[in-house]
This record gives sequence, C-alpha cells and structure tokens, in this order.
Amino acid sequence: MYAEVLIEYKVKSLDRTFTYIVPENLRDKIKIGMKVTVSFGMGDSTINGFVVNIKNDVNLGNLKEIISITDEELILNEELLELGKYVRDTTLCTLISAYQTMLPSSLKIKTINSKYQKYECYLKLTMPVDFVRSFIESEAKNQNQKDILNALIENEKVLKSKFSSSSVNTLIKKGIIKEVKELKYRINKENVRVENKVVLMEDQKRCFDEICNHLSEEKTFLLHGVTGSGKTEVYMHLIDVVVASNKCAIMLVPEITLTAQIVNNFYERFGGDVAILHSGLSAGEKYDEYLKIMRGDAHIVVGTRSAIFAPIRNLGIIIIDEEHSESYKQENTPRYNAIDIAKWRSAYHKVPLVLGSATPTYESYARALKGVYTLLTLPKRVNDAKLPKIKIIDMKEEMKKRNVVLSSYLKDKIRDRLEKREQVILLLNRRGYGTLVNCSSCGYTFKCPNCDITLTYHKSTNSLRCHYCGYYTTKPSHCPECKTGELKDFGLGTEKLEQEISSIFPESKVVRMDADTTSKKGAHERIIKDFKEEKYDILLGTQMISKGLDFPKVSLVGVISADSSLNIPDFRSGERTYALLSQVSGRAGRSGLDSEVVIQTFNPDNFTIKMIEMGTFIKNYQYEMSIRKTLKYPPYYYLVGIKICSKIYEDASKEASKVYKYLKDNISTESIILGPTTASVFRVNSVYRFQIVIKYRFDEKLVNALREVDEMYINHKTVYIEVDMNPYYI
DNA sequence: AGCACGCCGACT
DNA sequence: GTCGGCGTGCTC
Repeated sequence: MYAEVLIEYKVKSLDRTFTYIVPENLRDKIKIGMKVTVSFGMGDSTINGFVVNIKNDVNLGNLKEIISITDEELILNEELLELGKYVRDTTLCTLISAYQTMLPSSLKIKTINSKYQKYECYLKLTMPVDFVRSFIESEAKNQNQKDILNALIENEKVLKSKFSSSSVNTLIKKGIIKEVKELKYRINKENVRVENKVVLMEDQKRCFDEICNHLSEEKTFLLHGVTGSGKTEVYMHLIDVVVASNKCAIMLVPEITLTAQIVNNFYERFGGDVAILHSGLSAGEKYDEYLKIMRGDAHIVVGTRSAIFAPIRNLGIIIIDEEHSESYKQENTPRYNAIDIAKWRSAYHKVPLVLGSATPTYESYARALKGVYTLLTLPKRVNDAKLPKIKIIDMKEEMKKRNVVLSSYLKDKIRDRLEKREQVILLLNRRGYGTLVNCSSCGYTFKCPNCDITLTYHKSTNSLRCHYCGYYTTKPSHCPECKTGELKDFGLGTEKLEQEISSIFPESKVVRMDADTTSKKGAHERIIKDFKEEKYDILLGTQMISKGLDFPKVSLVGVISADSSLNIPDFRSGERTYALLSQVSGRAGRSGLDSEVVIQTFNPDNFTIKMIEMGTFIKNYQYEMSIRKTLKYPPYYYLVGIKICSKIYEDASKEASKVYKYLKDNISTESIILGPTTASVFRVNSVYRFQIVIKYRFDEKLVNALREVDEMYINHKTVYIEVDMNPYYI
C-alpha cells in the first residue's frame, strides 16, 4: 500500500506529490485527506504532508515509509480536496497553501499533541432513581452526599468539580454513582434553542419565502436591504429552517470583533449549536470549534473569511452578510475571494447562497439586475424607523469662518444631542494625530526610510509612524535637517479630533475607536459595550465604527471629512465612498429617534456626495457603471493585477518590461495590458513595486501565460512576482 | 524549504 | 594544500 503525499512546503517547486510506503500498522487507519508525518530530503528532520491518494502498486523504487498519522480526526473530505484544486487554479497558488488555509492554523504547527484536547469529569448515577431516593432517606451520611444525589436526580449528569471530592469518592466506592470523562470544548455554550420570538415583517417574510422555495437549488440571492431593515432576522429564520431539516449553515461576517453583537444574537438563539471561527480565537479554541463542526456537534458556523472552508458535509445554506466588505478578499496568498468559494460550494451541495448588504458591490448588483442573481429588496427599516436626514456641509465656506475641524452646524447639532442625552458617532478615516509633520523653517518633511510614505504623528506616544510597514521613531524636538526649525503638524487624525472634541465639549464623555485603541484583545468589545451602555456620549473613530453596529440611542452621525475616501485614485472609490457614508449613516436612528447625518466635505458638488444626500444607491450605481463601461472596468471586464517586486530598482524596472512583453506576445489580442507603472505606493518595506494591470473578458490563453510568468521568477535571485486575480484594489 | 555536492578563490 | 564562499539540483 502506497500513499501520495503533498509536502507542507509552500514553494512552487514542491507543488507535486511524493509517494511513500504505508507501513503495516497504519494500513487500517490511513485515509485520503489525512495529515501524516514523513521524512523528506537528505536530513533526518520530519515534516507534515497531506495524503491525496492511496494506491496498491507503484513503479518507483527506493521509497520511504510514512512515520505516523499526525491527526486522526482532522481530515480534508473529498469536497475540500476538490475545492483546493479550484483555489489553486483560480488564484495561481500552490495546492498545499490552498489546503493549509482550509485548516485551523494550529494544525500548521509541525508538532501536534494532545494539548489541544481537553476533558472534563462528570458524575452520573449507576442506580435507578427510586433506589437513590431511599438511599438519601436511610443511608446518606451527610449533606454533601445528599446534595450530590439530589443534583443527579434533577440532572442526568453534574460536574464533578462542583462537589466535595471525598463525598464523591465515598459514593463511587458504594457503587451508586460513576465518573465519566467527556471531551470539553473551550467554548462551551449551553445547548438551548430559543423559539423564534420575532415575527417577520411583510418585506422580510417575502424575501424569506422566496429563498425557502429554493432550498435545494444552486442559486445566488442578493438581499439588498437598507440599514436597519432587519436582514439578520431573515438570516436567522432561514438558518432555523435549514437546521430543522438537519442540515448545516455557514454565515460569514466581515470581522467578528466588530460583529460580536451578531454572534451573541446567534448564541442566544441557537446556543451550543453554533461554532465560531475567526482570528481572535486561541489555537486551542480554533481547534475545538473545528472539531465541533467535523463531528456534527454544531450545525451553524459563524465566522470570518476562512470560515467559508468549514468542513461541513451536509450543507444547507450559505449566507454572506455585508457582502460588499473588502475583508472577504484575502490580500495575501492564496488571494481567494470567499464569495467565489461560496458559489463553488453552493453548486457542489446544490444549496442557496445569500449575499446581503445595504450597499452591494456594483459587480453583484449588476449580476442581480441581469438575472444571474435573484434580487430581493428590503426597502424599509423595521418598526417604521425613519432613515436619517442627510446634511452636506461645504467646508470651503467653513474655512473662511476659521472652522477647521467642526463646522458650526455640526457643533450645534452635537451640543443639541448632548443636551437631549442622546449619542453621537463621528467618523474620521485617518488615525494618528495629524497627517504629516514638517519643519516650519526649512520645510523638511518626515518620511519613512523604508516606504514612500510620510510619517504620521501619534501624540500619545510622541512618535512618528509609518502605517504601511510599522516603522516608528520618537519625534525629535527640532528639525533634524536644519537643527533649529520648530516642527509643526498638519492635517487631522482621530487622536487630534478626540482632543478637539474634549476641549469644545468639556462636559462630554468621548471614546475613540481605531487601530491604536483596539490593539489589545477584547478592546473592541469593551468600547462597543460601554458605548451601548451609555457610558460615553460620543464615539469617534475610523471606518471600523461603520459596520453593522446597533446603538439605539445614536441620533447623530458626523462625517468629519468625506474627502479622504473620495480622493483615493481607484476606480472603485465612488462605490466605496457611497458604501462607507451610507453604512455609517445607517448607525443613526435605528430605534426610531429623529436622526441626522452631517457630512463635511470640500467637494459638495461631487456626484457621489450628491447621491448620498438624495439617498439613492441606484443613481450612484448607474453613474459609476456608465464610467466603467467606457473605461472597461469591472463588471464589464475582469482584472488581473501583477506586481513585479525587487529591492533593486533597476531589476524591478527591467523585469517589469520583460513581463509586459511576454504577456503581450502570449495572451489574447482582445485583452488590454496596462503598464508597467509604479504601484500606488512605489516602495514598501524597501521593496520597489511595479504594476501591470490586465483587463479581459474571455481569454483562454491568460491563465497559462500568468502561470508561465510566475514560474519564470521562481528561482530569480532578486525579483519576485505577485499575481492577483480580480484584485479589490489597483 | 533545506540540504548536499561541487567548483572556485583565499589563507594558516 | 585545505577552508569556506555560494550556485545548482534534488528530495518519494
């Protein structure tokens, strides 16, 4: 018996199988999809690999034996083995890295042992209940024994640790109770399911019914519901139906820490039937949740991007909430998009995929209008809550009045809410104190030594930081160039905003939420919880405050500057700005309070800003689509982004031209090749990056050509290539 | 990826 | 003469 094994080195040159002999003692146990430990190469070190095939004869000599099975429980099933090939073919990664992303990271550790399994001791009765009752009456020596036995009459099993161990031992010796060890999951929710209290509103019911009619079809639904229209409730009803028919559900959310509310709702409703998968879990927790899913102990998986690979056998539905979120695209290898994986699995299992959003991507919306997806809409908020009023403020006018940070209008509104004891959210999409620091006498500007980026001043730590590579340095008191000049900071970041707000409204309680205040585990949740409990009046932060949060007392949302998002040079910036502003606006007035959104901008006449003011998603969509049609952008064309990177400028530049020429000669003449140009930030971490963008519709030669290009640079000393199929950012 | 082999220049 | 630099090639 022989096994073909894929070795866990994720290099292109090893992206093939190696054949090993299956030793006698493993022949009954070994299965395709299992992880095994083997020796590989000259040295005597061992490495893990996946068994991808088992066969009985082979025409190779001098084979090694498999040393052991690494884990008997965690195996990739046929579906996932097949799905891995799809990931490899569509993202041009190695098969091994596709498989690795499907398993929890704890399994990538070379040595796995039983520390990932935890057990807990329970007590159970060995005698019938009437016997135990009479034992309590006649023989029980003390209150401890009576307590244990009474607890066991009430419950089938009780935790051993809750009771006096000597009394437990006495009862065990007498043969009345026994000890049982059960596997304990680190996240252990009680297995209660609460009946659905909420009745769906008419619109919700219509969407729910439509999806229910197609529960055993491969079909994609786009659930387009305004913020606060109750999409989550529709999801829960759907999952209820699916689980009732003994099938499983996957629900993806953008970032679990921001969506703790959703997870809690799921726990309350479905109890221990929910497994969660996200990066905030410890290795052990992740391992346990994964086992829960594999064993069928949990039917509902709620998680972030990689949860789309959850090893569910009888899948009944896939739901992707906030489908426009960029977090569904992985920005490093394998550069997969969870939505594509969801479609593949939806087809494999013949089950529906539901994409939900208040601001779907224009690719998705176009497909829905074309009938590729089924469009379902929730046009109204639940309980007749009104959408907030939108007010656009021209900051050019305000600058004349020397209002740099807050317009007088927004200031008045904040004061008004503070008096009414209602809450305020302020969005500023830039962290740190200011945007840049320079010398007031010689004009010297601080730049990152590794990247083409100006450093951002962080006052709390008195440091200058690069938001790209993480470089930081203490801010000197005088200019390092002319030695005399005073250093001044310009621009506005969340840190400075927090300070400004506190000085304008000294009586208010302000909390800031951005990457700097949420780096510690659990910090997100605490800020959100405290704000919800009204320990603060004002929440300010970067875009992480815009997603899916439900604060009933918020009646004012202020966008300090809409321009930072608008001015990003990307064909999707109009779409993204609309989505961001509309999402953050949606935080206001969710419980029916009269609410308002104030948007400050230097471009009040910008089309997207106008559309936000009118609240029309569709008009902005149509406008952007007309641009994309003429400029040949998605969804009219597909994109490929190729980066040619090197620490040596000349090498990167020279090879970029070579890649361009190769592609020009080897792909369809219908496809458009742009570049090579310098990437938007040319140098990151001392690496120069050139970029080539391909726009194509149908190109049979493309994937092969890209593979060739990729292979040309496998062994290159100084240059490496990154290929991104359907990138989110270009 | 990691290791061995091998072919060259530098050095006790 | 031998030590060690790294370029090349292979791993079941």
